[in-house]
Amino acid sequence: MLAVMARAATTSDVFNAIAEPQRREILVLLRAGERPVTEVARELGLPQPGASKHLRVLREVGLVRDRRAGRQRLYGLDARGLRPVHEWTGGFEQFWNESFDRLDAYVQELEQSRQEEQR
Amino acid sequence: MLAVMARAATTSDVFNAIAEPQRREILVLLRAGERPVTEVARELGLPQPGASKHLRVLREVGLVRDRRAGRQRLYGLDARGLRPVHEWTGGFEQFWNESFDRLDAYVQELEQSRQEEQR
DNA sequence: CTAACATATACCCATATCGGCATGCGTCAA
DNA sequence: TTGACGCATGCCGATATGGGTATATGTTAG
Repeated sequence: MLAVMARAATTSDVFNAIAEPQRREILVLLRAGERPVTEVARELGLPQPGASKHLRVLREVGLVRDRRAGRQRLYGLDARGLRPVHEWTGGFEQFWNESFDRLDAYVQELEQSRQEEQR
Repeated sequence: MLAVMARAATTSDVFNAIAEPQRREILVLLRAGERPVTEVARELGLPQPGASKHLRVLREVGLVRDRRAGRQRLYGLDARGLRPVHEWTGGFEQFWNESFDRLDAYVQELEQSRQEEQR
């Protein structure tokens, strides 16, 4: 396979998995507890196949776990995979405070150069 | 425009912007300070147009800021946009601890049902 | 055994996305 | 003013993606 990968597979990366708004909604929903696909679909106003597909992606990256219960399949949260994301973003914490200052300075620079232009 | 949006535009969402590994690398790199495009490209082993494109996406979601300096264009980090991501994932913090327990229980369940099958 | 139910898949479409290459454009130096 | 430099864009190709609809698969109830 000399496949020229056009982009990273969504299915192999948590960052990609949570890039989808509906998948994030699903994760939030599942914080309240396990749910069968139909419930997820109903509560989020999704068509059932859509819900299944998103759940599959989430399952493949390990953010969700499924358990058979009769003829239902209960999906439950496994949030451990979110930890790396939290930590990665956390690595910028000192910067988003600092950024305010820098931005202020930046805005002032702009302001200043704008005034200079007007002279 | 009856455009049937196939997926959320990468350019309008921080979650999507950081879904790209190389863009994450760029952000990390920029923690060390402002850099011109060429530098970013060189340090990450990217072709210049590629670097420019990624930087553009990052700029459009506000994670990066650019400043002209002579014939160079310096890109600098503006990490504030990462805060929501950090907070969103933080909303699962209690779960990724709890998850260990649940997973243990789950694994045991599996173990048990497997044994029952073998009888 | 069979019908009803719960889910997952297979397809198809439209579009988004990334990478590579060539080229346009603005800025500075000589 | 002109050439070199730094960067952005345009275009193309291959592929991934999300949504919709129909259908296959598996499970339980009767």
